[in-house]
Amino acid sequence: MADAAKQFTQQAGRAVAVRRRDAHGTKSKLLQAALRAFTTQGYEASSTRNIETTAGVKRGLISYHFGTKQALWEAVADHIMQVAERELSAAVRGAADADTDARARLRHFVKAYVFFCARHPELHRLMIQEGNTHDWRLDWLLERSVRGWYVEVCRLFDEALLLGVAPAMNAHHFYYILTGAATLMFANAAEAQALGQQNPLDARSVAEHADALANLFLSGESQ
Amino acid sequence: MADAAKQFTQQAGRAVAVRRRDAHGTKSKLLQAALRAFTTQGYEASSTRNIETTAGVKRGLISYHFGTKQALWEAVADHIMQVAERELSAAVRGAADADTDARARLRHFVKAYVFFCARHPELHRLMIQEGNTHDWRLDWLLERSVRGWYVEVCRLFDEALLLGVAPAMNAHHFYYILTGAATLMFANAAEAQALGQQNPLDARSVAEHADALANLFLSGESQ
DNA sequence: AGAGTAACTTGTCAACTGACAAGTAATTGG
DNA sequence: CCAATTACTTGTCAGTTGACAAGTTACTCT
Repeated sequence: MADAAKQFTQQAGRAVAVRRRDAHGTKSKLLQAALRAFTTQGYEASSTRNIETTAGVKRGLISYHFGTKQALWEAVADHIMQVAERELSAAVRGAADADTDARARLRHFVKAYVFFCARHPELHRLMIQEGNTHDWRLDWLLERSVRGWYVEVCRLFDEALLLGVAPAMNAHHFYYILTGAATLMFANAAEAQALGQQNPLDARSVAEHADALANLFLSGESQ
Repeated sequence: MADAAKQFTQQAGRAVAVRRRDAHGTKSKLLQAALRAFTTQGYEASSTRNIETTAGVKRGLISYHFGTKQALWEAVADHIMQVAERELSAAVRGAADADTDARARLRHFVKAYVFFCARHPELHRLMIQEGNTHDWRLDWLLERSVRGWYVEVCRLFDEALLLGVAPAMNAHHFYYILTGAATLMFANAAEAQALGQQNPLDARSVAEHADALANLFLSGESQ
C-alpha cells in the first residue's frame, strides 16, 4: 500500500523503490502533529498513537525519538515558546525604535501583538488549555516564558501610563484585557467563523481586529 | 467503611443505619462533577469513571441516570446555558431599564457582563474547550444559545454606536474584544493567580476588572 | 566488504475506558 | 403485607492507551 517511508527514484530509466530514513523529518512531522493535537484537544485527550497516525509515521516512533509523552509535550511547548520569544521581542523592539511619539509606539505594539496572535493561534490555545489548572504543564509554561512576557507587558504599559497615553487601569488588568481581546477570535476560530460567516484568520479580518483594538486603547484624546 | 449512601438517624434512642436513595441528589452530584471535568479537561479527556468517583457515587450511575457520556455532556451544557440565559437577559434588561443615558446603559451592561463572567468561569472554559474545532458539541452550543447571545450583543452595540457612545468598530470585532477581555482572567484563573499573586475571582479584583473594561469602552468623551 | 550504529518495526503488557447486562436493595402503591 | 417500580451495584467485554523490549533494516565509516 501507500507507504510514506518509501519513495521511487528514476535510476537508469528504471523505477527503484528506495526506503528513506530521515530522523529530522520524522521528528518534525511528529512535532507538527503533536502541536495540533495538544493545542486543540489538550494533553490528556491526545493519544500518542493518534499523533503518530496523523503525522503519517509508524507506531513506536514517539517512544524512539522523544521517550515519553511528557517529553513530547515539552518539545512542542519549547518549540512554540522559542517562536513566540523571537517574534514578540522583535515586535517590542520594532515599536520602541521606529516612533518617537508615545502614542504611536503603543499603537504599533498593540497592532503587532494582534498580528502575532493571528499568526500563532496555537500558542493561545495552549495557554487556554493549560491556564485553568495549576499542574506541571502550567508551571513549565510560566517559568519558561510566560512570566517574562507578563513582566515585559506590564513594564511597557506602566511606561505608557506615565506618558499619559494609556487608559487608567492596573497593569495586571491591562495584560488580561489585551491578551483576551487580541486572542479569542483567533483561538476560537471555528466558532468565530460560524458566527461571523468569514474566516477570522484572513488578512482583512485580522487587520480590522488590530485596528479596532489599537483604537480602543488610544481613544482617550486626539486619536 | 464510610459509605455516603448510608446515614444514621436517631430512633427511640438507638442509632439505626438507613440507606438513603435520592435520585435527584445523585444526578445533581454527577452534574456538578461533570461540569468541572468537561470545562477544565475537555470532553475526551474526561472519563465517566473519574466523574463518578469525584462525585462520590458508585460506578454505573452515569449509565443509569444519563445513558451515555454524550447525554451527560448535553445535560451539563443545557444546565449551564439555562443559567446563562437567565442571568444575562436579566443583565440586559437591567441596563435597558434603569438609565436614560446611553453611556450609562453601555457602562451598566459591560460591568454586569464582567460580573457574570466572574460568577461563571466554567461557561467560558466550555466555550474555549469547544470553540476551536467544528464538531457536534460546538454546533450544539451555537444553536442552543450562543448564536442568540451573539446577535443580541451585536444589536446592543450597533444601537450604542448610532447614539455615538461606542467606539467605532465592527460589531463582530466588538463581540470578541468584549468577550475575550471580560473572560480570560477568570477562565485562566490559575495562571492569573500565579502571575498576579492574588485570586482573580475575589470581589475587589472582579470590580477592578469591570471598571477598567467599562472605562475602556467609554473613554471617547466626557467620561 | 563488513562491522557498527542509527532508524525504524512489531509484539506485548497492564491499566483504563464506555457501554451494557444481570443482578440486589429500598420505596411506593394498593 | 405483597408486588411493582425505581435506584443502585457489580461483572464483563471489546477497544484504547503509554511504555518498553526485542527484533529488523538502512546507512556510514573504514
